[in-house]
Amino acid sequence: MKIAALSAASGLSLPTLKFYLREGLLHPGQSTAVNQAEYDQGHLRRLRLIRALSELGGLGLADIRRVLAAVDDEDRPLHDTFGVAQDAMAARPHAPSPAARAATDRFIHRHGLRVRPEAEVRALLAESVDALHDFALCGPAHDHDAVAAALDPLLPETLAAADRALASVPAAAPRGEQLLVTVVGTIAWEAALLALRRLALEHASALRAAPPRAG
Amino acid sequence: MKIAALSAASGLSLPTLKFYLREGLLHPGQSTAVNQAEYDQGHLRRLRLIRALSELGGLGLADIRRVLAAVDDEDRPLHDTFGVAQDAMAARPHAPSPAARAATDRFIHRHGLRVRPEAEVRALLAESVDALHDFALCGPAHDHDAVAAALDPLLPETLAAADRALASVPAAAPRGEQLLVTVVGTIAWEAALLALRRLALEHASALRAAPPRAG
DNA sequence: CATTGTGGATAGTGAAACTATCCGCTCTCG
DNA sequence: CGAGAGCGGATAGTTTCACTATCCACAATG
Repeated sequence: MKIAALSAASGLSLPTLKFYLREGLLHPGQSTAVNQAEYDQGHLRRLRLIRALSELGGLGLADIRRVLAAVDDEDRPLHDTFGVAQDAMAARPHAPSPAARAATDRFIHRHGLRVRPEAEVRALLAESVDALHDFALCGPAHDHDAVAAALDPLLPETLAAADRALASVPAAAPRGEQLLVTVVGTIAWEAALLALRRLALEHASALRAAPPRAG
Repeated sequence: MKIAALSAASGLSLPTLKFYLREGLLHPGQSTAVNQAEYDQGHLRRLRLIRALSELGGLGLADIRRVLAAVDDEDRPLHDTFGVAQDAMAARPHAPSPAARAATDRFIHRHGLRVRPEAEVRALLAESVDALHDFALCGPAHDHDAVAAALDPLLPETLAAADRALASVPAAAPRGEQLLVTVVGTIAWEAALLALRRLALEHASALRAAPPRAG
């Protein structure tokens, strides 16, 4: 497969492919001459991964590069790599309030969750706790801990779902395959759950606005 | 409150406030002279809303403007406004495959969900169905409908949760308040649920990597 | 052997979200 | 009352991001 074929197969413009090659997001093809190279299914898979991270996950190219680097590092243990990928996926200019951050950390500790102290996801959760608190979305006159506590009833089912998700990854599959399933699975399922939730909200809102006539 | 005070209270730089005023995201203050104006708590609330939409929801200023316009249009029915806000929140360069789109539409019809035919959320869901399908994340050899069907068991609880969320909005509250709760609530809860899910994934991954010693 | 395609390099583009200056006026404080 | 800080309004500049366009010398192909 030459670059034009890769472009056609991936749906990405030829200049974009060259750009990704330059940036190191896509590894060079197998050289057949000084100015000719051959691309394969691996390149196509890589491109689908990049697009999924970009479009579905909303990641910038810099963060995508970090995810790819972690995925490519064969010596890295699986869990470790997943952590790096998670951090890259959460990378944003976070600025949760110290109070929200502390409440979040207490929430994690209280439930005995094994989450790295430096994991970005802590800031991610703290940010939303801040918003729920600031807009009094968990009822009025609550502190950050009370807001975090509102998440308590959701945790068991969320933990069970996460465990099921990881259990569905075939343990015998090669490392790259397992990572792809966990990393892309994370963002694809997230996107699906979000969309489902919004669907449900629109439906519920429609019902309230104009209830179906009984009978 | 003069603009410098508004800047201090909101944490946004003075040039940024001027920029928002220019862009019409923030309504002008009450003029007290040709070059003096007074700002109030309403401006502060508006700024918090803008920042929540931007940082938490990841919306661009153009989409934020659409949300604000819908919220500001007092004559618009509540459900209608929520639809506009939802569409703005989902606005991205979507390009789901026709197959995924069709499967999504069938999913919605099959469950009798009242979702506008033109609602952006359909494309949102279709996109994730595409990804789940492309990466065979619902098991191999399935078509788009089978992938969508994997969401079936999640729907009842999601619908119930959406109904609870809307039920928690005080019906007696003024329109602006109700909208704030639904719009900000939508994105803040989304962010919280996502973070919770990632927390659970990291925890589950850690358990698999190094199970706690029994005893 | 002419056309088309290719890898590699360099430079340019357009959108997005601010940021910096300037100006003439006004409020405030000594 | 007068100086200086602060203000609104306007114009222009900056940075980052993710591409996109050109150019080149050379290979592949009909």
